[in-house]
Amino acid sequence: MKELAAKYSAAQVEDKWYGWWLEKKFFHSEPDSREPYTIVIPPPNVTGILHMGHVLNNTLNDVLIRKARMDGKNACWVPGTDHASIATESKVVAKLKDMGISKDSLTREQFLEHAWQWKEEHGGIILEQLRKLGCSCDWDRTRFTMEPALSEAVINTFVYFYKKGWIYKGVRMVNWDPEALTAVSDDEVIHRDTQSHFYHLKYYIADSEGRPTDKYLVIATTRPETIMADAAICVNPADERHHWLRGKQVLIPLINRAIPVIEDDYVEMDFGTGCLKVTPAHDVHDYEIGLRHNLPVLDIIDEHGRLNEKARILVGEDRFVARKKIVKMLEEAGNLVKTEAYTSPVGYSERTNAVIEPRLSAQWFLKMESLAATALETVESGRTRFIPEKYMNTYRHWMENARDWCISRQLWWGQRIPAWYLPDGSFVVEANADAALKAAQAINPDIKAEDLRQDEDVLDTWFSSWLWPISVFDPLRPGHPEHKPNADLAYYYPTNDLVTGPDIIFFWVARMIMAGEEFMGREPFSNVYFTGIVRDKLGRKMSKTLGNSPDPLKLIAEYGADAVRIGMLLCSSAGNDIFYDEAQIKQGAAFCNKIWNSYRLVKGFAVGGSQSEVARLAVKWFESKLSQTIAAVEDHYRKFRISDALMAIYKLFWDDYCSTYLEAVKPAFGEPLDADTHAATLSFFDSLLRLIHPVMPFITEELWQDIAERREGESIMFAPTPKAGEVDAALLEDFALAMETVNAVRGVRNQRNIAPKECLNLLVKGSAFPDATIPLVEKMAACKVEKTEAFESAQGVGFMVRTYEMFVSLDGMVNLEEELEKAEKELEHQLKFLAGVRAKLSNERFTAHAPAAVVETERKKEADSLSKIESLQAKIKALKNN
RNA sequence: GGGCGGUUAGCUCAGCUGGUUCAGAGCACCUGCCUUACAAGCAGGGGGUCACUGGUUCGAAUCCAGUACCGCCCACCA
Repeated sequence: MKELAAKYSAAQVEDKWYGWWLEKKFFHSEPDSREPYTIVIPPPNVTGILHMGHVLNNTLNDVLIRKARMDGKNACWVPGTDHASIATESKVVAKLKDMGISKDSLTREQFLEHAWQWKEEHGGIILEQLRKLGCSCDWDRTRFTMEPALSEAVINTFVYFYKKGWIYKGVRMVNWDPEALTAVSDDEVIHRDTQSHFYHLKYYIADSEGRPTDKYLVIATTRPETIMADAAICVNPADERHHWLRGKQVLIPLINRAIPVIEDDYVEMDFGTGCLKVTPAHDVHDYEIGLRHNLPVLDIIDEHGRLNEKARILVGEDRFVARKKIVKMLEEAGNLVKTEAYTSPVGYSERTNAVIEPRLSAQWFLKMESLAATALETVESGRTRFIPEKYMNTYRHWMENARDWCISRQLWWGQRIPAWYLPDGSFVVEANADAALKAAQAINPDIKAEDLRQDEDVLDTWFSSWLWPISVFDPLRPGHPEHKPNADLAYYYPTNDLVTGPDIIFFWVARMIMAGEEFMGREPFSNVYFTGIVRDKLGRKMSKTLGNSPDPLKLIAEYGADAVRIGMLLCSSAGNDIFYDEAQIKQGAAFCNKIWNSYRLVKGFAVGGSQSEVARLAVKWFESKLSQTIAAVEDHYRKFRISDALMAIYKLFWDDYCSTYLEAVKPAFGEPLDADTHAATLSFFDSLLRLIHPVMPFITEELWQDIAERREGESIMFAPTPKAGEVDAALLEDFALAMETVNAVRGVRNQRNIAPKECLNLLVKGSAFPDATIPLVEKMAACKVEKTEAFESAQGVGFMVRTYEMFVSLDGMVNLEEELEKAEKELEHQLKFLAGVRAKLSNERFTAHAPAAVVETERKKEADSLSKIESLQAKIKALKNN
């Protein structure tokens, strides 16, 4: 780099270095004697594209991994993608639909061919995008949850749990998504309060022949379209209002099917009419009542959410259309007593937003009780730590109430359930068809391969991603506890940190802990850092429909990846939602430019001459300041306060290094800088670059390569994190006092519009003012300092810096009236302050109870205040005499 | 309905086990500067009854209780 441009342009720099890092395989990790530091990426959906949430998450991951690498650890960040069963399948279905092909018309094999093709075309785009962001993933280790080895791991796991007796198949009421045509787990259902209606319907009592009488009862329902599936009317046995109904049969309106009146505690007497229609096929609670009372189950809604022929009326109508129509029919038939507006929680599918239909079907479940108990202990014992800690409560609550996990999905894209059915309907569970055949033949020797039929369902995506921290290293291990972990797994597991959103704490985090404990006997990661959700600056969630989600790649193209990374981190204090504002990224870009330009200055220094006192002081001061900040930054990192770490570095660079240090050592125009200071200045710059590198990898590599001769293949990526040295607290104190003085003088200058070049005379009263800092004050404030015991003339501006009275002489430029007024105001304030302190000190209970140190500071306050008052009074007197 | 968390400057947030002259930071804002690294900059400045009400204490932004509002999680009274 010969000439440095006045402005930093990120685009070329970033591509250049990323390409070089890749070429040198700097991101690749193999087990060795160093301490490992491991992160597995939260695998994005294979067909996903980068959004701001990914940017935040992966920036944090990259900061952690780069930091660890510079700390001398063997850093390994395993990237990869998730096959995302429902999401991907629905995308493929949509694409086929565009092509005029319906999924129904395809065989499973044909469909999967399309799906794989789609995956080949669109898969992994997001991984390419992560490179633009600067992520230092070990790309050679890229994994996909549905690649053969990982799929095998999933199947083995299923077989393992089945043989352990923890996986069972059962007919249960599940959450059915009529759009995706699959069951979804409880966690994939979002309940939202929804406006609907409460329909009060008359059910006439039947006589002994089953004919309607003129007596009736009234039930209240939100789902009148399901009345044809009613199996009973239920009342609370304690409800005397309904005792007359005991033993009676009532007739379902419109179809006049007779059903019994039963009694069950479940019914709330004071809700609705106290009469509940029981529809076992279409409501979870009703199903349970049905089981208790042995009621028949009549399923009148098909997989698409339409009424089937068992409904007898409105056959083929969608459930919501049917609802409208049947209300009208009921009204006409005189069964509708009244309609009330009613708001109740309704379950929606997280994926398709379709209203979930409780549906009875055969599904596979994994028992959660033992797994959840173990996983709870992992976190409670602190072996896995949650940051922020508040998520422990949520976690505990869920773990203590975990219900069995519905792991089957009625989809094709995913790992197919390894259960094979015999012609008699029984089944065997084995890892593959051959083993299944053997197992089947053990039951019935006549069975041939073609007699076996594999289960049509696939497994929930999370049933594969919960193995991720294990399977990315050694896919053989899950399901085979006897398999000795391979070298990678033994070395990299458990991983160190996991960065993810709190929205998948149950889906993924909890289950990884379960799998980790089950298959490895220990936690999969030490820390889980939960980020917030990225929102726009109005606080709205980013979404496609709102169009408030910027394209990260455009931002990177415009501002540079470093700027985007900084921008995201600046607004992301741990555990809070992130309010994204492009202004933050602009701030990041400004910071890049600041670094760039400071380097132009540093690089441009000519070397020569001897070290000035100011320079010597500044060098010593910055050494301490740097050490102090490094210690603070390390502490922030330990606590995962990444934005605080960044801010500390930001201020160190901008305020301390640029505004203070460089201004202090900067020689007069045309003069050289002495060799010692020059060396120190470069060395500081080098330390600063290393400190910032994890956050801003590109610009730091660019400048680090230029600041000194580097060996072939040497990168800042492996340069050690600067270590904190000694901190000279007294020096920092003195320097701070000096800079406050400078600040005050500059203030005087500013107020009176005195040119920066014009040298002022500064009188400082008090011999204790540190002499060593005087040259600094003189240079930085462009003044001549004189220590004195008393001020003779009042021609100028007086002020206090801490306990020092100071005075800038300004002949003829001062309004004495104003000065007097100011001094009197200050005196008044000081007197009040003193009174407060004295009130405290004269309070015996205070002096008796408060620790000595606290009392001591109060005494100091009193003394300081007294001396200030004395000075002020003298000043006022002088002003008045003038 | 149950649980958890929050309320500090215009905005986003720090403020650890009560006590350094404690009310802070960044951004935004105001004033003055094209000063020979940087106007994506430099120098300076204003701004808050720490949600409200009580309590504990010599002393409360900090601890306790209640109130109001906000957010999140869990939960299908049909």
